Amino acid sequence: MSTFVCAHDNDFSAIAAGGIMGITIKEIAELCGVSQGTVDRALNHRPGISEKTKKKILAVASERNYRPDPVARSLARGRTMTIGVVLFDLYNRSFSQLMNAIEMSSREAGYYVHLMLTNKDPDNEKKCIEHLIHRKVDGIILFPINEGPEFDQYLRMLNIPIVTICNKVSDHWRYVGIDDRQAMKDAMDYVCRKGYERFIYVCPPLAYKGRTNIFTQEERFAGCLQGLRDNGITEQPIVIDTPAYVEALSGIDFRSAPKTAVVCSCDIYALEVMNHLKERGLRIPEDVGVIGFDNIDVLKYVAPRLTTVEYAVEQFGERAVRDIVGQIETGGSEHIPLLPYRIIAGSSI
Amino acid sequence: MSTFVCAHDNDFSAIAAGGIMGITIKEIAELCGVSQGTVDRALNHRPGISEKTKKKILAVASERNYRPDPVARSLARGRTMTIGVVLFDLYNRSFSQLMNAIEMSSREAGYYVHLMLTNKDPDNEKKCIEHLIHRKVDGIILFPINEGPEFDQYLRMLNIPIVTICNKVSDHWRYVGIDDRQAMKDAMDYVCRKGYERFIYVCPPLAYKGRTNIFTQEERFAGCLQGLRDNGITEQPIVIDTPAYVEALSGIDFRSAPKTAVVCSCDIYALEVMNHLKERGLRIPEDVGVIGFDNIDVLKYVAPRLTTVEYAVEQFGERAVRDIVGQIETGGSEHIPLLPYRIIAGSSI
DNA sequence: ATGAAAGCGCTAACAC
DNA sequence: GTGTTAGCGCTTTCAT
Repeated sequence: MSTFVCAHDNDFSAIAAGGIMGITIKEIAELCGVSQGTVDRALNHRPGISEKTKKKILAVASERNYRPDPVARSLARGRTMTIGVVLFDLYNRSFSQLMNAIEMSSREAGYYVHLMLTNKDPDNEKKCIEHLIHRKVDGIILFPINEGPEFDQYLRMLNIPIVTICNKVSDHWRYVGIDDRQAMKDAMDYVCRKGYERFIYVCPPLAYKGRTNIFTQEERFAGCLQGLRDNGITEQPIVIDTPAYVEALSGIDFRSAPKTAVVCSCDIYALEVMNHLKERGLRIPEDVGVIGFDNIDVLKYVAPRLTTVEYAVEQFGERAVRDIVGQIETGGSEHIPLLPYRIIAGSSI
Repeated sequence: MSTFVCAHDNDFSAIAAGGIMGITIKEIAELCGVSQGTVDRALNHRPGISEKTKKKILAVASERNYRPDPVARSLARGRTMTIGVVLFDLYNRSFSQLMNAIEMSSREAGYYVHLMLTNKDPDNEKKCIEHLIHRKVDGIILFPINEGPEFDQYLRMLNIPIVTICNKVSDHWRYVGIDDRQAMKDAMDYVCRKGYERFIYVCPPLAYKGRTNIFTQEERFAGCLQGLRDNGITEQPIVIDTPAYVEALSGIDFRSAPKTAVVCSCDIYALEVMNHLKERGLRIPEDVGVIGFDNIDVLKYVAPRLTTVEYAVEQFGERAVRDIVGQIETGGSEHIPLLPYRIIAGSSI
């Protein structure tokens, strides 16, 4: 896998110098009076060639700015030096940062990135994956929205390196993420120390389970329940998991009720919730507390500062790329530890 | 360009049905007892084939779920059905939406997307472009950060369809965007109607001109000046175009000064400015007005509601894709009208 | 150590 | 109409 002009190579003067079309192996062979095979041996540092001819070939190649044709190489090798990335969209603030990190890390590793968006459609996710495989990407970084043993089986059948990110399919696949359950539990510990008595949990529809992969959401929810239990709260939280969560919230009284904490499974929800509460003239955190999750970067412009859980989503991208490249190149894959997180104490709860 | 199983085709049951490796033209030829050439004629609806054999071949192909190998096809055709996208990063809120739209539109048009991020490094931009060309993308959607006749010449030399977006290189290239100058002028008209007397303009370093493409920023600035002139303001605005604009702003007095409007060339700046002003205990808009540009989606969580200029960045993506596909497939390219925008009246000014 | 040749899967020019 | 053949540019096997 080492070419004299390898994919990591950053010399692109080829175009500036000799026009767009580069020189081919065949031409080098002619120039050097050797066969294509020999040129290949030199270029790819394969054994069975004398130092002398190798040097000569390398010199000519370098001088004429030879760069292997990726398409031809892909056809011959059956590999493309590309990584497929399947996300559901780029709207979520974290995803764009994630994608940014993936692109950067991939390029550093000599890979290109094919991005495909599923739009949260489970069938579309499969199509995207198959598209990528058909295009012969060498590996796939997948934020799965399908779930279950059936999907797990489906992925195995594909027989291609995969790393899952932000959502787990099964332990069979490497997973990049944080310990969402523990993180949410820690967050609840934090909230409970503040003396809240009533809890509302806002999250995406948990009933999607079975149809859509909501692993991370389940983990967070479980962490919430666990946290409450650990803190001696016996009453179950009010769970609002409808897309119309704002409307649902509007039916709830906060003034003449026990001090309430609205626990949101992600910051976007928390922001919407805060907007709603503010509209109602409720003071945060005096009348009602709010906590989010993700620490998206726009929080710094919002008052009051939202208390939330932070983790480095860029690291997700880096780890995912590192792992997928490992799988591709060495066939192996080390266990990926769950990444760190921490509570960001704002003033919203 | 029309294959019986074309790129627009959404049937991917190939994998589910017959395993990952599909059937090849050669195999179809054998199955049908014809030559590869004939199969090709059938598959690609080329003339010179009888209806009967064509039907038969198509039947077999469909039955065996034939799908042309993109890599092989790319090598033979010299085209890849991919579009390269060069942006500087995905951090700016608008860019991720832009990228989202580009991905969606491309797929609809049967193209894949290769994303490359330049990180605002002009040299890197060239490398990215050359990388993409070397990978034989069929066209490039470019948010240029280089500028000037030299770069223009460079792009011409590449001899590949290009559409510029958000930043203009020269009239030689199709450009997708709004009339930033007029938009900012309109915004100034709006501001001036509110009776402001002193103006501060906050934007990225205008001195980058010459090194970096700041076309859009220049347009906005020009629009600002024009707007002030048109409204009878003779005094020049205070221009703050240092990356340390917040610090620069901190040295300016607002209470005992004529009523001031801080005009920001983009929303992110405006948000930072508002944060700063709030920290100083200044009331917006009573003590000082602020206006932004872009209408990024997070504004709705920020109080007071920022007055800004809105445009549909998704449309940018769609238009860019439509144009680049046009250039690729028909060689032609229609003039792209500047896209619409409008002032969003918030309560920050 | 080097060359020759086949092959990756599809396309396209030319012959019958 | 259909078959044949020669690529596209690189890799790889098998002789020499």
